[in-house]
Amino acid sequence: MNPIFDKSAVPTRERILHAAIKLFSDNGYNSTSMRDIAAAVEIRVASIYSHYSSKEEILQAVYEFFTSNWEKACPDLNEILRFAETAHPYEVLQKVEFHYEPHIQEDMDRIMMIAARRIRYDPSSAEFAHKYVIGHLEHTLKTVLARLIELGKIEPLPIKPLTVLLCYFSFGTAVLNSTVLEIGLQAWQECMALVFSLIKPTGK
Amino acid sequence: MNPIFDKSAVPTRERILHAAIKLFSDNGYNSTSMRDIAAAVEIRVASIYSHYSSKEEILQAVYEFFTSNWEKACPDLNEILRFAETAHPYEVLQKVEFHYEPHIQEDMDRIMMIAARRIRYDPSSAEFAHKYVIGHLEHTLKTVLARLIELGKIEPLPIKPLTVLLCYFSFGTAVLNSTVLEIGLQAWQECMALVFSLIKPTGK
DNA sequence: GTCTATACTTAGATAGAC
DNA sequence: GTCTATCTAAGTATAGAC
Repeated sequence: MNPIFDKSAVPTRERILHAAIKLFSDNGYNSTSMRDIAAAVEIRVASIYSHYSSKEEILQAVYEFFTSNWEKACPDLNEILRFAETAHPYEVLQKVEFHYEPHIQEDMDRIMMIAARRIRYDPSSAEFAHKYVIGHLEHTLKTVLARLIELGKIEPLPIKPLTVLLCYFSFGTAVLNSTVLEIGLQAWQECMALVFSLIKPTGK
Repeated sequence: MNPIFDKSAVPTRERILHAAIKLFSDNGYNSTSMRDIAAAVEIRVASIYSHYSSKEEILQAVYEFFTSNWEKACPDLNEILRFAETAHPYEVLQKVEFHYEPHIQEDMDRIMMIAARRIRYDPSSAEFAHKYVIGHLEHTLKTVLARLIELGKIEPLPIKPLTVLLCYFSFGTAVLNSTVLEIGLQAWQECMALVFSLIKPTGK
């Protein structure tokens, strides 16, 4: 039996966590009640408090779950910069984006959404989103593009606007997708290709 | 005295409406209570119910306020298409975006944010956002670009990805700005210029 | 650790005096 | 139209039995 669906095999604390990720991302943190979480896990509300002291603590645990997996998967910037010296610019840019092991990818995407939507309501969510969702991409992209230009591997281009454009697009798709906007993987890749077509390798 | 700040000069119904626009956009619809609105307008909660029968009805009035102003300001697509036959492509594209009279611009931006954030929680907000915020831009842009290519005034380009990119960027900035992302008018214009640099006039 | 029962708080909404 | 007072529902959280 798949351990994810075998109720007895997964500790209640984890089952609460994953139910919260799904409910918070689908319905929003404020609109998700402890009753909803309890119902999803098939326990009583009071039992949740044996594992987490408050709803807020569940949210923090969700962010910690993200952070821990993020740190495992995040590529080292210095490594990318060294790679930039020898590899083709497009290969270098591919390294800037990174993905998680398939079985946690969905949870990670959902957590980004949760944080993104709570930005205005809760400072810890804002800090989280700023650091992991936006800040990292912005900084990495800026640094890598500057280095590629410095190495003469791509033609000079306006770094700031390109970075901002990509951040808004990435974040926008993370937050808004499956709402009024629906973007499939293929359309998303076509958009990315379009933006990347602004980056012109010199052939060096 | 500025009539906006002269309590007695503005009908209570309107003061409730504008307080709601500000509070819903700053703190979210769910996190704004009737008590908050009453406090902002400096009346008692019960008095609000003399003007609106429910909190939901206030939200609908907010959307009606938007729709009414939108219909006054929205340029006619056929007019843009005729304009495309004689004008420079960049002038044509400038007409696709439109702005409101300065004193309502801020309210209109705020209402877009309110709707965007409620998309997943409330079908009427989703429908509203889809129609006025996304659908219109997407359709207009697609039609105008296709026409410009047909007229041979710009070089062929992938219309769908460009449209999607611009929609996500526009909507992303509307929804996410002043959160983890901060984009000033200048940076926004630089981004738009970057995207528009993908559109190459043929010189005809 | 999980349960039942319940305390406490805040929200939306209404009744009826003025 | 605005007020005071109050109702009802729903949410978070706790106490204490098992």
